[in-house]
Amino acid sequence: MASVVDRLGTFDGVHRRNLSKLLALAHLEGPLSRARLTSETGLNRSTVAALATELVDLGLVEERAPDPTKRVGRPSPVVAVHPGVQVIAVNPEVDAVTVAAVGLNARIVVRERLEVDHLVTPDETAELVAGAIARWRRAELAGVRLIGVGLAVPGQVRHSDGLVRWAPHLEWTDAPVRALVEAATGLPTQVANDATLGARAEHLFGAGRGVDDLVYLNGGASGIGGGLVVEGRLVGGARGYAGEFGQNRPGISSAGDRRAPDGVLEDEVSRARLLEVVGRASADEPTLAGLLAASEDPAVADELARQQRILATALGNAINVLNPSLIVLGGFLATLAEWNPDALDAAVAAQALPVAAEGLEIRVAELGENRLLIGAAELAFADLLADPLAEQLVDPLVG
Amino acid sequence: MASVVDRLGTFDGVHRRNLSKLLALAHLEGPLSRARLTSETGLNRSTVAALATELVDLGLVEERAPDPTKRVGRPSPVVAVHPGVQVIAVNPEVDAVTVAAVGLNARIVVRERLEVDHLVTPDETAELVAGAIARWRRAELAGVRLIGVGLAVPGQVRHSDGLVRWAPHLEWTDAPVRALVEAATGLPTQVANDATLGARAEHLFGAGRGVDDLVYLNGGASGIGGGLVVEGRLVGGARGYAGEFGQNRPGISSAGDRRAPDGVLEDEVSRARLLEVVGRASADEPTLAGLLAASEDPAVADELARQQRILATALGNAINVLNPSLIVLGGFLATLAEWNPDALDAAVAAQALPVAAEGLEIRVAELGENRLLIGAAELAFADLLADPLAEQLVDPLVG
DNA sequence: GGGATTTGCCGTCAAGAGCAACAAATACCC
DNA sequence: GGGTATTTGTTGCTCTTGACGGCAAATCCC
Repeated sequence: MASVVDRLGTFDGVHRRNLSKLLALAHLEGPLSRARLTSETGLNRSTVAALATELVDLGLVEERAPDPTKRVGRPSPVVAVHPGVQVIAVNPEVDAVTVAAVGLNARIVVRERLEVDHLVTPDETAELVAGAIARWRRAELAGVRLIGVGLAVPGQVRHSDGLVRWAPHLEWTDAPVRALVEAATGLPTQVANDATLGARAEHLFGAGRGVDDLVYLNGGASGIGGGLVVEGRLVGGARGYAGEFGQNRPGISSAGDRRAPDGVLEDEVSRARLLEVVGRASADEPTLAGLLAASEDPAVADELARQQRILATALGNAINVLNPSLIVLGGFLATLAEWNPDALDAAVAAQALPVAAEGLEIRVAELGENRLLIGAAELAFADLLADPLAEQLVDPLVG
Repeated sequence: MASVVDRLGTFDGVHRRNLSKLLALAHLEGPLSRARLTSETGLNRSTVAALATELVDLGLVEERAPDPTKRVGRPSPVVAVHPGVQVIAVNPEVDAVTVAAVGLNARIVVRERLEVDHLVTPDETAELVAGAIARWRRAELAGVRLIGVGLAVPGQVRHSDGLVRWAPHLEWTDAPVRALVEAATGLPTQVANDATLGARAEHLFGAGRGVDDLVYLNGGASGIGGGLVVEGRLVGGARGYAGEFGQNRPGISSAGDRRAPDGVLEDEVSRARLLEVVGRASADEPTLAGLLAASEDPAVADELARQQRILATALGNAINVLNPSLIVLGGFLATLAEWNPDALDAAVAAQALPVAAEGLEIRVAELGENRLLIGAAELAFADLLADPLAEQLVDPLVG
């Protein structure tokens, strides 16, 4: 695969990079005028015009009549991504596989939650995805150009080949998910960890928009995962396993704060313990947040404060090492943070090196239940966005 | 011919990038043939020829007669960086300021340790540097082209303006070191944290050569600092404070392992505690290593094992989050690791997520006492290497 | 010494971004 | 409502600079 980077030295590489820049802008910022594209890219008017028409010819963007604006001067046509360019986003969970078609405009076109009454296997997942595509092809996706498939898997995924090394709750071990889905769908497929993709989504479209250095932590029923963005780039690490905050061991200064013998973050800061303290077997996130906020039981406040303290230490460690400008918390960690934001801020400030915490913001994730699908779609779009010309070689036709 | 094209094609700097690539190769790999440059860059023969002669004209590289090789075919001239292109590297410490001139070939040309009998101030540092340059100008540096100054400061340095926010041992607070040194020397100056620059040096020329994802930790007399390289790039974070591992709080599972009330890594894993356990007030690193290795006192082994355990947890946390392929340990952490590498490996493997630790290597830093100077020099060379043409606007005074 | 091989050198080509002049479309002022 | 200013698309041209190909040079091997 000839990546753009390989050819950066050539003019061809420049051209491709410019195409990529334009497409990415239209993708991330939504429809924008050609005039804004020129100022945003720093390229010449005529260059942008040529590039835009090239993208139109490639079927990747559309040019519309200018939006009515109140400004002087000739109105500039609006460039928007082509709505027919889409990917399939997949999120297998213990009780269901969610499949969606997502447009290049990051909008979800179709979304279906396919419930299963047993633990889904990798093969079943591939079949479910292929089945959904086949069904949608006859209606919602008629005439749509599918670029690829992206999967958000709750487990550790090897970046190089999309092998799911271990997904404890799905009970998948060394599952060749990428190959299976590619075989079943005929579409180029990418697989990654769900929390990492959540970080990607929040970075591009959520609470982390425009922030170049951030840490994202998500609290799920099964544990804590996350991702990091450094200099605007999502960090995968050597093999793609980066972001596993849940298995970290943060310092616990007071012995009374320790609950789990091993002191792993996700055993100490856990949704199950919150449910337990309010005496519920299960609850969705808003319900849990409501219960926690309404409770006057001191044990509830104690537990929340304890979890905040430990989370603060884990965050402090990350802040010292990465010096991010933003921390985004999702899932029950958002609930935990919002229960008493000031206390969390103070605890983090106390646990991190003062200069590293300067100007740091802690925010709650913005994207809702579609976060993982958006992230998975982004993964599937990545190649196209990086090099809009490369995709033309592949013929993405599926019955 | 081939005079510098001042009319910089407002083009996307393909040309500049290619010049940069060539110069960086010559800088990092040492002298290499033009033929190797072509294969390494993927550029055309004629293109490389043009670029190389341009770099020669810029006075940045030299072309020599071909090295005698035993291979068939016309021999290719050797391209080597110009020995007269140098920077000044500076490392202020509590009892001395080390100043050196470092060539673009990463060789140290002159090096002087300027002892001081009191805590050196930022102003004094600038004066000492300027004085050294003035002295050297008359001999070692006659005719040398100085590109800039790089400082490795043991403290937290704000990336944007080179302000030393806090250097506890030097007792500097908000010291405008960059401005002071620039004023005193007339040379463009860069400042960064010493451990971060150590990471840079080890990454480019030491134990981390060719590794794209690594974590570097250095144990000094005063604490533990470090740096991280992600996708081949040194991570600074939002403001440049990244890498402060020493202030992290790792989990300490056994209460008996805790020594410091606050549980900060550098209070638990500390050179002072090692010196104490062998009953010495001070010792240089080889001496300390010898004493530790020779001791049969069980208390020594206990302390070493304890520090290894805690270090392993801190490393495990970093591994889970960053999934590096290499960890480089310097200073007394190297001593600690080498005392029993297998035990450390095992402890790290036990503390990190198995997949994240797969294929992980733990190595000892390779560069010796010149590490910080090399790193500081690299910092000073960075702008030139990134864009060899930009530097031409500045006329660095000579003689 | 001849053939093979590799590489430098030079002239030519061409991709593609920049540029400038002109035209078009709007707002604003009178 | 018409003239002017302003912004931006369009078009044809220039120019930089990397690629290409033929030829010469320098080496090794037989």
